[in-house]
Amino acid sequence: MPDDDRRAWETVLAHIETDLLEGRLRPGDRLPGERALAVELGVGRSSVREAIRVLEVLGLIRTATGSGPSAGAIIVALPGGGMSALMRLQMAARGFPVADVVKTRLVLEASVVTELAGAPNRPDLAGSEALLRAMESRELTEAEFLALDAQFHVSLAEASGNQVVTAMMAGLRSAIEGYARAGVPGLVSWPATSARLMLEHRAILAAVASTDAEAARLAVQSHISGYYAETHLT
Amino acid sequence: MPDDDRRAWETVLAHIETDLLEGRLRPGDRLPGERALAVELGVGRSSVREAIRVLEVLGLIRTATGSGPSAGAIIVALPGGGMSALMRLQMAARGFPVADVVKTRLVLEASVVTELAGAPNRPDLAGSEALLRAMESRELTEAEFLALDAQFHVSLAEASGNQVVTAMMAGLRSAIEGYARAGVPGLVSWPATSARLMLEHRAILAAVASTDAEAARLAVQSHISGYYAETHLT
DNA sequence: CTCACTGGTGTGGTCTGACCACAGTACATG
DNA sequence: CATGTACTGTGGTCAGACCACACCAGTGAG
Repeated sequence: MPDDDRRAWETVLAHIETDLLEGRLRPGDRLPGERALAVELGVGRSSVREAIRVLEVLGLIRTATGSGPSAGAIIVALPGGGMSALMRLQMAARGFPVADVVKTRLVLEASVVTELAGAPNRPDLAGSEALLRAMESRELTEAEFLALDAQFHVSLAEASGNQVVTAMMAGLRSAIEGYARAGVPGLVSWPATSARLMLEHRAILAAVASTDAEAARLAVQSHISGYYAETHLT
Repeated sequence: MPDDDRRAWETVLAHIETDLLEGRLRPGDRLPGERALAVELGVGRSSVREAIRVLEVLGLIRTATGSGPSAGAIIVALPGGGMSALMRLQMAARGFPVADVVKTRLVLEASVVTELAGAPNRPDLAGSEALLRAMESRELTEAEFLALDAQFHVSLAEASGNQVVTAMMAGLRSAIEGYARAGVPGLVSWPATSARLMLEHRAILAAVASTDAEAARLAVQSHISGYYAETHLT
């Protein structure tokens, strides 16, 4: 076996990936128990656990204790799961400059709203609507407001149906929240800014609803870069 | 301590993330040893190892055995590291449809070449050039050719300087290679297709070099969607 | 007969202790 | 002064032991 040149947990990961690729494991299935997997692959249980942990953080599986059909490690493959942790930690380690995050948002979100506006079937924007109402109806702290704001942008990506873009936006979300919150002290007036943000959100939705792709694109781009410019973040 | 409601490895991860955010840890630094970290946080060494493993797969650290300054867990924060593993496994678990990957490529790469063409300083495309030469100079298998092809597209993102987009493209790379290779049997003629692909690559670079952003955008989009259409992949 | 309880069983979660291979370093030795 | 060897500390791995948990089957009382 060529397993000896890899680290033990890598052989476990590779084995599971192979099972996934060849259809022996599909979403909804349960992984063998940690002890069984360890015996099967000839490694220690701790090595199996390290691989399991990686899969869990990457959003591929969900683990639960106890017994019965819902216990154990279940393949879920939820798209945004791992991307979120990844972006969050990369930002923490200064791997990703804020300016690049903003630029990437501009590109991704412009494409999202363009597609939404041009969609043949009216996309379901109920989730996005609900978030806007939540932002408008209550007195929120800045952090709460910005959290909903970021979630609104992710919800647009979800509505577009593109799972890759959705995962990327979900990953970007915490990074977005982070810089948005860091920029609040640089604002002239938070009440004024938040009021403007809410109007801009409405404008974006309205443009999408009226299938005006170009207006939607411009609205979302000025929304994003406007706030970024206003916060004077480096 | 509120650590008790989380799993032990999560407290380790959170602790390291906090140190990262507050500047106590920066790229290039070494993490405390696994044993020391375990004692400090009041958890077992195996829990520390699970957190370390996650950080390693996410591309945040690099581990090495032995002793001396280069041993241990060192913070590297290499951008594309984790994204690659993430996309690869998500694709394996059928979390990401091929069509969505293609659409995302269209968006990201169009933005990349547009920015390259419009850059004030002539971007450094030597790496991309070298890849093209490698593709043209030798007799390559289909898999080798497509691997270089995918790498070429990543190199364009690198040249653009946007680290977030670069990481995303690096993550998409293996997914791209995968569907590109899977589509080869559906082609009418591989020699004809590969010849066309090489011409299109040259056209993209030429458009960028002549700072014709619109031409570059169209060239890259037709390049990507053309091949995808030709392979008849679902 | 029905229902509550209670043990059994198998799951992930964690800790401990032990050993290995490795690489740098300090020290003894020529 | 040069060389080599033992030491030390690192990650990598394994084995075994517990725990908490959740389901499930039996068993008891009503």
